[in-house]
Amino acid sequence: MDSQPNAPTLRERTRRAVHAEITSTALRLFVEQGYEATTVDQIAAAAGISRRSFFHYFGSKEDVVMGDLEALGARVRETLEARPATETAWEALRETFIGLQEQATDAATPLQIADMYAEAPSLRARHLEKHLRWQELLAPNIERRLGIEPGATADPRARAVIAAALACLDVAVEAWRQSGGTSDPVDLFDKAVAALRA
Amino acid sequence: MDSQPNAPTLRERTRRAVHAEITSTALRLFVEQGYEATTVDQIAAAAGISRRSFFHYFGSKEDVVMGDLEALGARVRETLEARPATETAWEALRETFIGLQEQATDAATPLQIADMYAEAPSLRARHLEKHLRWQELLAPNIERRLGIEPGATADPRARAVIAAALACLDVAVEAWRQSGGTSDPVDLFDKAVAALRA
DNA sequence: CAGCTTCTTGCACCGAATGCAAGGAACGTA
DNA sequence: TACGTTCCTTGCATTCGGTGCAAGAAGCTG
Repeated sequence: MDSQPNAPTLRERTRRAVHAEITSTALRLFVEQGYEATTVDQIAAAAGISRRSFFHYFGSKEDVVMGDLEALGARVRETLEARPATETAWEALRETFIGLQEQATDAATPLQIADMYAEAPSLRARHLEKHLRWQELLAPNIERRLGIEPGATADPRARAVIAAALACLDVAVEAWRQSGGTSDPVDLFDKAVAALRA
Repeated sequence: MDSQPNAPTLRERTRRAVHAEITSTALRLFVEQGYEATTVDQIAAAAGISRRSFFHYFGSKEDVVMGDLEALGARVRETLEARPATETAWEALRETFIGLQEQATDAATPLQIADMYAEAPSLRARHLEKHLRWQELLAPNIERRLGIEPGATADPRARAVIAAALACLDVAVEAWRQSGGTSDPVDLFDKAVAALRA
C-alpha cells in the first residue's frame, strides 16, 4: 500500500524537521544578537529541545552555519570533474565556484551569513579549514588539467593553484560583503585572478 | 652606579624568564604527547606555576606556539616595506617570506613545529587567521607595487596577490614537511608560484 | 503483542578561558 | 630604612562548548 516507494519513515521525517527547525532558529538568533553572543542553551531552548539533543543533531555550534561539509565537498568535487577536460585549471575552477552560489535560507540572507563569518573568528577558521579540505579533494583533477603526472612525489603546484583560486574567491566575497552586496562578486573574482596572473 | 643604563628591572627579568620557561616546557610537552593531548594544567604544573598564572602570560594555549603575533606582523610589514620599490609585488613578497625563517627553539625543531600545526586544527586555524591579518598589513605596500591608486573603493587585487603568495608559502611548507624536511622549501615555493602564474 | 532500534534527556564531567579579590613581593620615594 | 604604590601570583567561582553514559520513551518490525 505504499503510495511512495521510498517513503521516508516517520523517524526520518521528524528528524529532518527538527534539524531544519534548529537551523532556522539558530540562524535567526545569530542574526538578531550575533553568533558569539548566542549560546547553545539559547538555541536549544528556542528550538524546544534539550541542550544534549542539540549536540546529537550538530557536532558543534559552528556546524549549524557550516552545513554538511562532506556533502558540499563532494558536490564541489563532482562539479569540477563534470567540467570539460578542455578547460584549463583556472577556467574549470572559476565555473565550479560560480555554480556554488548558496541560496538564501528563510532565516538569513547570504549577506547576513557573510556578515556572520566576518564577525566570528571561529566560523572563519572553519571556513578556511574547509578550503584546505577542498585542496585535497580537487587536487587530482587539477593535476590532470595542469598536465602533471599523478606521480608519487608531493607536487605542490595543483594545491597552489586551488588555494590561490579559493583565495581569490574569498577576497571577492569579502569585497562584495563590504560593498553591502551591491558589487558583482563574479567581476571581483575575475579582477582578482587577473591581478595575480598578470 | 648603573653598569647597564637601561638595566631591566628584576620584575622584568623574572617575567621574561618565566615566559621562556613556560614556552620551552609547553613545547617539550607538545612534542612528547601531542598538542591537543596536553592540558594547560599539565603545562602550568610542569612549569611550576598555577593554572591562573599561565593565563596571565599567555592569552590562550595556542599563543604559546604562535608567539607574539603583533610583533611578528610588524616585522613582516617592515621587511616588505624595506624591499626596494623597484621590485614587483611577487618579488618583494618572495624575499620577505624567505627572510622569515623561524629559528629553532631549544625545545622543538621547525619540523616538529610544522608537525604540531598539521596535527592540531586549532593551531592551523590561528595560522590562517594570522595570514588574514597579514593581508591587511601588507595590502597598502602591495597596492603601490601593483600601481593601484590608494583610492576609496575596496579593491580586491592586492589582497588576492598577498593571499595567493601566502597560499604558495603554505603548500610549500606542507610539501617540505611531508618530505620529512629533506626538500628545499624555497624551490617548492618558486614552483608553486610559477604554476599559478603560468 | 514482543522485541529491537533509535531518540531524548539528565547528569556528571572535562578543558579552555575570564573576573575578582586577597596576599605578597618588588619598586620608587621620603 | 620605612612607607605607599604598583605589579604578580594564586585560588575561587563561573561561563561556555563539548562528550560519555545510562535510563526511559517512542517508533519500528516480525
